[in-house]
Amino acid sequence: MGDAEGWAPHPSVRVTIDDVARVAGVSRQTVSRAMNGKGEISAATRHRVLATIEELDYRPSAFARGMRTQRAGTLALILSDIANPFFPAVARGVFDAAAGRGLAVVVHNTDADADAEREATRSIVDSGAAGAIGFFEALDDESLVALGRRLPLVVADRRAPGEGVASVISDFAAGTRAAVEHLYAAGHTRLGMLDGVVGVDPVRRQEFLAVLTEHGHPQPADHVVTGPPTVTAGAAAVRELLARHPEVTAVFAFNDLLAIGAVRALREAGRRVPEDVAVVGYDDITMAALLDPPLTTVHTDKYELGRTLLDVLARRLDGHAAEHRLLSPRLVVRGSG
Amino acid sequence: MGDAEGWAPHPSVRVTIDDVARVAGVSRQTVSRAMNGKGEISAATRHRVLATIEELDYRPSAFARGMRTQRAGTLALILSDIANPFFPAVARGVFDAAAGRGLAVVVHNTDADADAEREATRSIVDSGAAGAIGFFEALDDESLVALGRRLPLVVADRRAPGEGVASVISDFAAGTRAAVEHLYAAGHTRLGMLDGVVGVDPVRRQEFLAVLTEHGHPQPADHVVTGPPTVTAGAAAVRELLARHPEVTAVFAFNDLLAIGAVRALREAGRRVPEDVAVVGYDDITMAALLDPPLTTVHTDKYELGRTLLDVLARRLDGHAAEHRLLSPRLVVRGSG
DNA sequence: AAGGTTCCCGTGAACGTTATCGTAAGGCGG
DNA sequence: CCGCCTTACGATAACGTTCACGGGAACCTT
Repeated sequence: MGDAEGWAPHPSVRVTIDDVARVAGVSRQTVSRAMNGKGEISAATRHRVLATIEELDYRPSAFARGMRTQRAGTLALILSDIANPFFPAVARGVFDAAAGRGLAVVVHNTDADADAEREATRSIVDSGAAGAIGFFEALDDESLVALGRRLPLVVADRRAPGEGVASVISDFAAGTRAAVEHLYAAGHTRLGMLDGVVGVDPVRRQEFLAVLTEHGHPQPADHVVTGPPTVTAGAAAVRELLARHPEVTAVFAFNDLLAIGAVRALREAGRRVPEDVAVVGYDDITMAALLDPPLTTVHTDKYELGRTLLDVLARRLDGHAAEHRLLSPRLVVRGSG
Repeated sequence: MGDAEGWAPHPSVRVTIDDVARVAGVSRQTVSRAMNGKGEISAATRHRVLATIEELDYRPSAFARGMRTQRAGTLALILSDIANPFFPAVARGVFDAAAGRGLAVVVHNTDADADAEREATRSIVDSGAAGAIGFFEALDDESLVALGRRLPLVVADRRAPGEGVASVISDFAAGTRAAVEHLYAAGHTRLGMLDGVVGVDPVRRQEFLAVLTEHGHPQPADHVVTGPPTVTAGAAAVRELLARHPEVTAVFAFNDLLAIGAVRALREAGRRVPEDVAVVGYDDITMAALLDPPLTTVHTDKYELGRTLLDVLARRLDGHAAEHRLLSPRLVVRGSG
């Protein structure tokens, strides 16, 4: 029948550091030393203490420890939308690497909203997280530097906002260049782009326009249509693009979701892909290879990104300076363009 | 140049409950009362204290609070693989509902491994989480009941393991029945199934066999091929199935990933889908509708599942008895079968 | 052999909050 | 006007860990 009187934890007795000390015949400070490897302690007593810890199944209180150290064994992962297929793969990499170091990961979903991102940072600081990994898409650099002063911080796919903040970035310029050059090599001269919402990462758009200019095809800004990074937005964006410039024969998209929406909308509009209009996406999410036609896209190793993010954070936790790493994407040519 | 001497937090002074008490001209106990709404306090002083809290931007220490209450403002979400497209949508629902209640969510990725699930439960108990939501696929009922005695627990897509543990389950029997009956209605009589790894949830397989029996087609167990829930495993499984039973004209899969792999392998084997072999999946992950042919599948509202899980957990936290909810899926007929 | 080092280890205090108990002030019936 | 109950608040004591000291024993050093 359950307990209608509310949930009451069982009265289980907690085994504390003092219990271990008593059984091992030492002081609690010595137990602390044995656990944390700090301070001087003889190998003999350390082993003895560790044995009693095992024996009593002693588990230090995260609260009490955090109270002294002001730091928990947990870290934060900030991202805009876990339902966006790009992020789960990254998160998986972070989780796996974190588990290897005994760290728990709390995930904050922000929808790329500035207030949500700010609230997440507050929550993280309050929680005393050991560190944070963030895909910040709306917050200003100043706030990030401030956060970086409170705890080790690594920003992902965003240039380092200032001193002390590490970063791991996929080389969007190189990836974009590879994609657009590929379209030119295939004979296309009228290109359009479906960009993500104008935010802190204008690299793809900038590089797209730069390559166009190099090929002697400077195009007005309205060859770039903007929308949120979703399939439906991609469909709408490509319709908008075709309405403005029916002569376009190739489309480069900010990410695969936009590209997928574009392919669908193009077909509904009676254009064949890739015969009439070529489409190239970005990210190479899992479904890209499974579609018909399979999507030509810029592959980024998302799992590796996740692992790298945690690696950089871990090194920072270990006292190293803030690093900045660049990951290289590669174009994967499939059927769509 | 960064701080090579290791990461040192800024010396920022923390504003404590005593600071608030002093400024407001009350004792810290009164401040505590004003915050938590417990104990007797006059409306006037409560407002005064709350105002000072706001003014000083006081944020109670989660560690100190947890030390007293043995409970943190965080909850755990245990799942097997965040990279499996089924889970991100659920997670999103959990996150959104949790954010509405000011709870942080720490995610544990287990790969459906018993040891990993056990380790996750240990971590959760140690962290003093307020509650937990879990897709447990390997852990025994006894362990779950034990966990449920330490904190409010809701199991997902698994029958309640015992007293005190809440559950939210998608009605797999109904969904499976709808799918298989649909295949019969389309004229198929030789059916095979691609099952997930044999684990704690045999419902889909059982119901599949039950429907077959009702139609007078009891089939030997080797019409069911088992594999992990991935695309590649689906391809391998359907090849195995065809090797055993070339006469099969319809395949029901444990989930969409298996179904997608099956479709690809069938085509590579020269069979048309759905003309030669019909394929029906389960879950209706996002990509199901985008494939060619679009996948016929059993739709479950994953986001709603996430929200419901958190709702049930929250009610448990508020002192209600453990609930058990059943969510109804619905068949979505598309091109694959 | 006396004094200085080094190596271990223990003692007391502090981190910031909530639970328990105590108590003063006010209201009310007698 | 006195005892009693209620209401509102304060004082004290934990919760379990680590940090800053300090001290004793063993080992050198001269």
